[in-house]
Amino acid sequence: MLLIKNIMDKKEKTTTEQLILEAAEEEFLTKGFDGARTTVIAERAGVTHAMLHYYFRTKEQLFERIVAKITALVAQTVLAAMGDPQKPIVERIRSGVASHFDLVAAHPLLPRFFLNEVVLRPERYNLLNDSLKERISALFMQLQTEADRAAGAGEMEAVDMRHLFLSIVSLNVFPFLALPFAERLLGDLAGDREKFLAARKAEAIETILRRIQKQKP
Amino acid sequence: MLLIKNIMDKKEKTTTEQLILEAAEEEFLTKGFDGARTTVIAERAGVTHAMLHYYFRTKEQLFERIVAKITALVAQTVLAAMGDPQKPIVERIRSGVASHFDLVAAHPLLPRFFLNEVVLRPERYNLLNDSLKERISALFMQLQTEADRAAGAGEMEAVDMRHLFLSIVSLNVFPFLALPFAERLLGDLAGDREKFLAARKAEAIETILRRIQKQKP
DNA sequence: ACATGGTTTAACAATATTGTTAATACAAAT
DNA sequence: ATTTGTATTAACAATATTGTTAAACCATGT
Repeated sequence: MLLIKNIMDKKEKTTTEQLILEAAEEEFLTKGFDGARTTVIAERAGVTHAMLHYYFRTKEQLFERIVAKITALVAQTVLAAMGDPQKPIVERIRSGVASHFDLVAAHPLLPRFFLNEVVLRPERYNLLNDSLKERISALFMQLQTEADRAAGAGEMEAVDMRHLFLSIVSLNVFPFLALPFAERLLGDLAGDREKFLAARKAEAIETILRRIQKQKP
Repeated sequence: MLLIKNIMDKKEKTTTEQLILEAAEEEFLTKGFDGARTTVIAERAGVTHAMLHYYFRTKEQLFERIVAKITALVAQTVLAAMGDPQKPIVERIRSGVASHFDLVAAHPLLPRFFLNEVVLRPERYNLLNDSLKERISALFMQLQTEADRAAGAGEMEAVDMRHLFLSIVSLNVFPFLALPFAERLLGDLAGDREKFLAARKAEAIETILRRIQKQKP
């Protein structure tokens, strides 16, 4: 019976195919496409490297499976940076910075992978079709309108939301890219990882809030 | 006569060795160590790939020549971000942000290369010896003291200079990492590259200055 | 002219890396 | 029990990539 077989598959597949995918994610995430070796991935998965080709045919196809997963996660963090649409704009920005930071902190290897493997191969991974571009554009327009209204009402300073967005992502993402370096450069700063991350999060929030704060003069 | 020969060398060496170095810089900078191919480098330089090995023995040795150059440039931008020690602290920070941005803008490929090839290979490129670490630490301590004094005098808000420094670098560097992506995501924002860069520079300066601005209430 | 020494070439060697295939094991269905 | 199809293995193939070498080249100094 087919149903039974499928159920079996779903239970059993926790083995080879999954093992390869997990090993591949680890390897690709840390070493990139060029640096990763299919033989190493197979070793880490504890299977012969012929298995890898049996399940995924080529290195590229295996890689694309990983790219798809990572891309979905990145999209999540981007959306997070836009904040909760329910709240008023200033609070929306504050919550956006905070939750975006948390998401990046939960996946610190993502940024580098995404930058190297997706951003720099626009021809291969063109995940920005026109309809998506339009939706994003509309989203920014909506944000901008709301911000302009709030600025008119004296609730915040007038800002270009696209630049603000880029600043948020910069402040939240770059420290994770630089972390291995910063930890050696500023030993005590990063001495306690927990403390350092909490401080960075607070710093990003404070910096962005001050950026949109209405000037008193 | 040896002197004459050396002079000749310096004139002639604009050929093969230099050609290889230039091609290697281009390849390593855009593709990284793993992605670069010595054969391609040789082709680009217009020499046989045996020449590459003749002058640099191995791919690694050639690579290290490039790393040395890039590292020096990165050190420059880091120093630039510290601003002109002559000026008062607030102006020092403003000029630091500006000149750091300009340096990064002049070498937009550096950040990714440095992150991938140097930051992530601490064992191979340990360019942070203890004496350098101490000097940097002292530099930050000095900056902090000056900032604390200015804060006490009501000239600026009290801040952790190391965090401020990291924010400056984040705001200035990340946009260049994300540029290829941002250009497709926010077409009109990056429509005119010149305008976009000018706006980013102004945005970074404004953001940092507001961060250190004394609150009125 | 000749010797010297750095430069260049072309062909080769060695290895790494990806991908293929034929034979086999194994589990499920009929 | 036989068939069927997937999973697995081991050995091989093909190519890419780095690195080596012997011989030729060429400018310079003697």
